[in-house]
Amino acid sequence: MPLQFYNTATRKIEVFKPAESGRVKMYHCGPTVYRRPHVGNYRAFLFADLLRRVLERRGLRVTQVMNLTDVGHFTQEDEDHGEDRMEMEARNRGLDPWQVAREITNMFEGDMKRLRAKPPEHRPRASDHIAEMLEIIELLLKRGAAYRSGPENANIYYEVSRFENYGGLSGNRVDALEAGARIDINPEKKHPADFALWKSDSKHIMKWKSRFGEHGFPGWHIECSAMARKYLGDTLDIHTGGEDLIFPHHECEIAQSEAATGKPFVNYWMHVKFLQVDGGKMSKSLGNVYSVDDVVARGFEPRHLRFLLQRAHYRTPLNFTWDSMRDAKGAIERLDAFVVDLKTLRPAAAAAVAVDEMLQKTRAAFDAALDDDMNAAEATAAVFGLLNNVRTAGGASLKLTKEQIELILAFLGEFDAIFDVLTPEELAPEERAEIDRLVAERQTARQNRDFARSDEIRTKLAARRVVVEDTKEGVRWRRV
RNA sequence: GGCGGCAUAGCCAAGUGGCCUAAGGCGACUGAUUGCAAAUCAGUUAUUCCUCGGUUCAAAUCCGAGUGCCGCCUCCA
Repeated sequence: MPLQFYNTATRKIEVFKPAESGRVKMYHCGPTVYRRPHVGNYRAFLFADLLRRVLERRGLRVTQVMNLTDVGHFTQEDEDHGEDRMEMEARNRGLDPWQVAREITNMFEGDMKRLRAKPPEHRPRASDHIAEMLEIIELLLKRGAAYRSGPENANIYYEVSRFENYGGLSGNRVDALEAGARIDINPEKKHPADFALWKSDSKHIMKWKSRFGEHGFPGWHIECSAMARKYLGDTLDIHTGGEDLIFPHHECEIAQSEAATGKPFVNYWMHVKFLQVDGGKMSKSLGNVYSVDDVVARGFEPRHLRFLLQRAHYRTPLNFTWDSMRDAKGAIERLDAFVVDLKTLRPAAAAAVAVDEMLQKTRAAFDAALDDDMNAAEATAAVFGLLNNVRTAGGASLKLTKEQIELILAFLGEFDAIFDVLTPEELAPEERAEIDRLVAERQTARQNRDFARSDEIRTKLAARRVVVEDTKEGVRWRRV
C-alpha cells in the first residue's frame, strides 16, 4: 500500500507524493510562548514527530520546521478590549514580554525533549523574522492584495475579496461569515473579513520600526507565511496544526503566501483533533489543563504520555483521563517486561516457534497501518499481537533461539524508531545504588527464609515505586 | 445563525456494506506458578456497536430524524 494521508484541503485520503522525489518539506504551527503548553498542545506537536518518523521509515529525507510564536497578537480591533496575550501575561507577572517568551520557550523545549520528539531542522522565532514578514507585506502591497489604512496609513490589511480561493480550505464562505455578525465593525477595513498584516500602536511593547512607522508589529498569520517561505521555499509538501487553526489562521496563510508568490503554498494539509479531558473540553476553570509536570507528578513517565497521545488515531478526538494514563502506562510496562525477558532469556538450541513468519506478518500489518493515514492504533495492535503470539506459542515459558531473539528485538527497534517508548527513564546513580542495596538486603533475608524482613524491604521498595520480581534467572526490579 | 467532526465493553481505542457470532490495550475475576508476591501462562469479561425509523439478500458500517460531546466562525494545538 502506498503512503496515504487525509488532506484537509480536499477532504479526501490521498496518496502522498512529495514535490521533489525522496524529500519532504513540512511546516508545523508551534506554540505561542505566553504560557506553558499543556497535554493538548503536545498531542499536536507529537503528531508532527510521529509524521516525521513515519516519513523517515519510508526512506524520505525530511526537513521539518516548527515555529515559536513569541510576538503577541490581538485581532480584536477595539483597543479597549483587545489585548496582546504575551503582554497581558507579562504585565500580570510583572515581567517584560521578552522574559516570558524566553521562560516559556525553555519549558517547551524541555517538555519536547522529555517527550522524545526529534528536534526539527529549524525552530524559528517569529520575532527574528520581522524583515521576512515585511518583505511579503511589500509584495502583497505591490500586487494589490493588501492596502494601507488607519491613522497615517500605518495599518495594513489583506483584502480577502482579491483572493478568489479564500475559504477553500475551511469551507467557509465570506458571505456566511458576515452572517455570523461576530466580527466587529472596523471602519479601517474595506471588508469585515479582511485581516491585519501589520499594525501600529505606540503602546505596544514588542514593536518594530518600518517604513510604515515607528511602532509597528505583525499580524498573527504573516509569521508562518514568512518563516515557511524562508526555510522551505514557496511550496511546502505538508503543513500541520491543530484543528482550530484551519480557520482563520491557515486560510489566511494560504491567501497571503499564494498572493505573494503566485505559487501553490501547501500540497497536503493535516490537522489534529483536539484532546478532550474527562469527555469534555479542558479549561482553566475546571482545573484540568495539565502540563507534562502534572503528569510526572502523578507518577507517570513522559513516555507514558507520549504513548497515550500517539497511539490513538490523530483525526479522532482522544479522551485524556487519569485512567487512560494508567492504561498507557500498563501497556508500556508489558512491553518493557517483554524486552527484559527477551534480553535475559537463555536461548534454546532449536527453534520451536515460527518466528520468521510472525515477524513478516507483523511487519506487514504495522506498515500497512502506518501507511493508511497513520493508523497508529492498528500499528500498535500489530505489535501487541506479535508479543502475544511469541509469548503463547512457546507455552508457559519462552523457547527461542539466539537468532530469533535478535530478530524480535530488531523489530521492536523498528517499532521504537517510530513510537520511541521502550527506553525507561534513567535513574540517578545514587538512587539506583540505594535500590540495589535494598534488593540485595532482601535477597539475604530470603536466603535465610526471613520472609518477614524480606517483605518489609519489599514494602519499602514499593514506596519508591520499585517492584521486585523473583525469577528463575534471579532477582530483578523495575520502576513503576 | 452558518460550517465541520465524533458517539463501539468498567475504562482507553481500531474497524466504516458480507472474512465482525467486533482488533488491540488497561482493568477485573478464576486457575497454574510463587514462601507470599511480581512477571508469565490458561480461562472468563460487547449475541452487540447512542436512540428511533429506513435502504439492502446482507449494516457497527449507507440514508433520515433525534439526543449527547467536540471544533471553527474571536486568541487557542
